[in-house]
Amino acid sequence: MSDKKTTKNLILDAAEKLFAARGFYGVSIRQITTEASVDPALASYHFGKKKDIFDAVMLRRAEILNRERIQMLDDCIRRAKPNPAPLNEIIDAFTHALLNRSNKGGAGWKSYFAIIAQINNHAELGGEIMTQYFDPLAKKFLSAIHATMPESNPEDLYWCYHFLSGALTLTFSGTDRISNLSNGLCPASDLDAVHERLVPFITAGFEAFKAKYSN
Amino acid sequence: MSDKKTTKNLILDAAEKLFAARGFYGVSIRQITTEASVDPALASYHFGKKKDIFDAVMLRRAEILNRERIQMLDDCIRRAKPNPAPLNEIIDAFTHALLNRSNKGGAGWKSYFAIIAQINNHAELGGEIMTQYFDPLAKKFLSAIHATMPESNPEDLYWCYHFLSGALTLTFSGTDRISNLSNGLCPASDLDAVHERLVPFITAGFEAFKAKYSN
DNA sequence: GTCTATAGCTTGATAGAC
DNA sequence: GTCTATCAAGCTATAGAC
Repeated sequence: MSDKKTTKNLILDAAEKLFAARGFYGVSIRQITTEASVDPALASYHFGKKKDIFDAVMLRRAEILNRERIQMLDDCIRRAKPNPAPLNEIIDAFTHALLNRSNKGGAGWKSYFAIIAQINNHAELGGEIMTQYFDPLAKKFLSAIHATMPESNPEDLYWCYHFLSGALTLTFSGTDRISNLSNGLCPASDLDAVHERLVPFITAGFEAFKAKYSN
Repeated sequence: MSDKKTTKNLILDAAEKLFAARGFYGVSIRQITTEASVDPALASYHFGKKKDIFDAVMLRRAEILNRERIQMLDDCIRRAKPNPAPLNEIIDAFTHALLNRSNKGGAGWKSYFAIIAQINNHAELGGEIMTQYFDPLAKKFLSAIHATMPESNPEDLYWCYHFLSGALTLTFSGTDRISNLSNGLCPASDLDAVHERLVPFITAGFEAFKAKYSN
């Protein structure tokens, strides 16, 4: 995202980094502008309120991601025609762009996903922002999943999606808990290891509900 | 936790409620003492720094929970002897006390779990606090899981545990995203619905790695 | 677009009377 | 244990010169 080092981008980059580390309320405008080596007044000039900086940080990468993810979903649906897309490919389309960017996209992307992880689990900020940016996409994926598991209870599928969302976002959080817990065997930063395991884990979880409520 | 309405407890109850809603940095000491209808100076007198209030909030329920969860784990291990405990019972022992308290324990417990969800996904607070309070227990559960899936790759099991942790804590977060997404079909507050589905979902996820790396 | 200066407020924390 | 009073520091946000 370091396209051009305009003042706006310098502020957004600094804000992204600091919000990721300490959360929305843990960062002041002055810390952001200091980190960006920019005058404090410029934050208000370019963005307005602090919340507007936060929204701008969220927005600039959301569009890129959503485009990639919808593309992957459409591709796997097209490949499978006239059958429904296989479940594991749908899950992969949902997660691939995220894990890949977090892994190889550079520090800015890593910070971005750490913020996503925080707000997804935050009572106040979570509902509003995630709904705004990611719900349309979530609905597309859920309808693809329903198409490939038509006999399943929709309620089950929503909850499974919820578990997927939680497992995925914790992976982005940037906490080293899994590293400590495994005595270094599983570094939290090893997103290739996650990628390899998340898709089969989640796919198997969904499949446990293939026809559970037919009895 | 409203054992006795001492000043200390009033402060802890208020802090718990506010931290759950807005996070550690989103709440001031004065907001806490106002909510508690108590003089601002008493927070310092009883606890010291703001972080000490937070630690006290975390600590008072952690012990109760961990005792219950270890008890359930030991019970299901004993019942299964001389065989290893079944996987689904281990997962249930891990999650039951949490979901049950969150569901039926009252507003204080609900707030407590919302805080857990936040810090579990928070880069700065997450590693330290979760490690401190919950890692010994996590290790006990992982070793029980390993005993029932001895042929599995330990790395796989750690990552599966990580996915479990994410799915579980998002459930506690108190965001209404799943309610909105499902047009009210799945209220986020319906923890019975979660309980029913989380255990089979996670169990199936783990079982996908029963012998994956034998090929 | 950028900077200085500042208004007006809230913060965490404490000293000292009761 | 509780309260009043207060400090120094930091905060958001803006007005106005350049």
